[in-house]
Amino acid sequence: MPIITLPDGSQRSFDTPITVLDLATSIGTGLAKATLAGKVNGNLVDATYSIDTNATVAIITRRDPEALDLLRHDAAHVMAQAVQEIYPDTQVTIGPAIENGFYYDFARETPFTTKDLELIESKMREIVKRNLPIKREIWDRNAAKELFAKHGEHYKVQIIEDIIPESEEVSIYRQGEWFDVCRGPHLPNTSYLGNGFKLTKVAGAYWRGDSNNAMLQRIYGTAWRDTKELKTYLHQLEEAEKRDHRKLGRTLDLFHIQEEAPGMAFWHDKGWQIYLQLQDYIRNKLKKHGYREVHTPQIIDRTLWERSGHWDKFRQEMFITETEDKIFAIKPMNCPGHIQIYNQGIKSHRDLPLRLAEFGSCHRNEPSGTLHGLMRIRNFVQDDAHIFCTEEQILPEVKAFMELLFEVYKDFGFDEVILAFSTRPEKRVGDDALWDKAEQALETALNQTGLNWKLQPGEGAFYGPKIEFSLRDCLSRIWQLGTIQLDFSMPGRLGATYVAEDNSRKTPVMLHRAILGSIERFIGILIEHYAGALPLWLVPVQAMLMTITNNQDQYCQQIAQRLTQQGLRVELDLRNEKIGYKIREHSLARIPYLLVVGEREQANNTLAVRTRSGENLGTMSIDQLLELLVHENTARLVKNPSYSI
RNA sequence: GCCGGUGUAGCUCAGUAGGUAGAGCAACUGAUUCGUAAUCAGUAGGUCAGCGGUUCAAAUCCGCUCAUCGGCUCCA
Repeated sequence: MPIITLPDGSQRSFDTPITVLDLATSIGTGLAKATLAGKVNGNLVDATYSIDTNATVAIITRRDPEALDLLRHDAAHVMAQAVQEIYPDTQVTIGPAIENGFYYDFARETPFTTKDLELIESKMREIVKRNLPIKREIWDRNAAKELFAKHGEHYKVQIIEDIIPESEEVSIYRQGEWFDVCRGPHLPNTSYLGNGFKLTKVAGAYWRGDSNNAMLQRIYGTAWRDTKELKTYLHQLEEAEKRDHRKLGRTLDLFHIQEEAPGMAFWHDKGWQIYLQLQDYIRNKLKKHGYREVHTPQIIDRTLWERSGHWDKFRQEMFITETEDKIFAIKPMNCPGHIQIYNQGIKSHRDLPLRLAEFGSCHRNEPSGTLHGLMRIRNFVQDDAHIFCTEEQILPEVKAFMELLFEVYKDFGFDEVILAFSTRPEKRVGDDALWDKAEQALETALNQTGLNWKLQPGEGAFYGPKIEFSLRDCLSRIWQLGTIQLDFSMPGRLGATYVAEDNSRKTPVMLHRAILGSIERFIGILIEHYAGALPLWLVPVQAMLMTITNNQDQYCQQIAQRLTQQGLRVELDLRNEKIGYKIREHSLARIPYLLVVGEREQANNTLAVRTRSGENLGTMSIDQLLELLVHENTARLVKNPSYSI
């Protein structure tokens, strides 16, 4: 009967169908004990799964990467059981494993509190100790619906009706008295979950992710192989919180946000220095790559927004201002303005591609619940540009853009860029031939990067497909920075045309694109990526000159002048404080170079150089220091982002 | 916008039957002139987010509003 091929290539044959667990036993009792599940021909299955045909099989133990998902999914089930034992009036809905943990959504009138979490968690530990075997049962669809209806689990009935495809069998997993409809697989026994889990937070979540539906109570948890792994993870979280740009923004005196202007940053001089540096950098990049910088009005009459289609769709998210009889919108984006510039005079195909860039300040009235430091803000400036081109120019323009984008990201030391490709939605403008061409162009460009990218079918805008380039913040949340979006709609709506080779009037294609995205968000990501210890060329104060005693004041001032003349941003600390105190303070302020001047240095015309991370570079002449700093500054060197104290 | 948490000095946080606020750091003043991550002493600093209510009395109890944090939805 079944011949089973194991991962090492060895084969075993059996006379009768054999379960994963029995297979493991035949290899060794130790392995049998460690068996969590199996992988049969690449599909994860329960340990009790019976193999009746030839197959490639791997035994999954705690050490396998798949184990974590199993543990986490089980943790969700055990949590649901615990919740229903403590609060019988609660209905269960769904509870998947997620990155680093799991959650379960419950339907219950009273929201859970933090205290409830402790209760639930200890009940979970009790259930783990109960050592309950987890068993899979196959049910008839209608019988399963009746079962859950009888128990008042109306959400589960809906899941069986709407979510589980007709082609799939309905499986129910049982642990003790408790059961749940679930695809599985699961661990053999609740005790296999162990102790490496913790409930972390409660939150609201809409049923089936739709804001028109009821709000459920979601409990999040994290789960690991053992308590040691759990502890490591929790420690990492604590460390990550120290990098939070909102916290560092305050302690490093970069910016603040206050009640009277929610979602809008007050940039302090130090933060603004970073802002300007960044803008200067990208402005020069764009110029070199054939972009022309323009500037359009901050407020524009609503009629233009009506024509562009924004008024219909985004009226609620636009700030408006009125004067006399007119209503103006404070611009939420630059593109309609750029089309106005494009429309001045007659454009020929010879003018294309035309790339218009603008660092325009945009305002969007983002819903209050979505604001998040600099990452999601109501007033921002993008490194925005619009490329007007012919259909034939789409591919070369997209390619050139992607090259430029990765060149820029490399300059900042970002290597883990997340790429997502969103294709045509159901409701769209433009004919399919055009979409074919556009999607093909984006996909070709994507494949040429050699990087992985995620397809998001149907997620494109109604006016065209798009690629998004995202990075993670210190807590692993994903934020979009760059994007390139094709637009088949707006140029037509706003009357943009060009004269083609055959003398006919055609509508150009417009590409919306940004690399940094909003400068605000980009700075937020930078701060978290570098834990505030930004590369030399971006940092507000590049070097701090400090004296041992007041006798070196004059000498120090002379050095500062020389460094400043070379374009370096240098400050003096002549305070009557001990050198240890000064070093601590400026190290905490993440100033890259700490320059100490005492009697010895003054006598020899030198400085003692130390970095913010505590590295002692020894004593050097001012020329040597200048060479070091000027090179690092003008070459925009990026160093290892590790910073610790 | 929705669900839940939080809001006390510049920052981080105490404040326990309701009886008109406290620490550390920072700031300021003075002393100390010192060699690589915190020198000592003193001083000052608060409409307890805002508005309203209960009470002889509210940071504390109740209501509303705002902001903020964590999720969800949304993101041109």
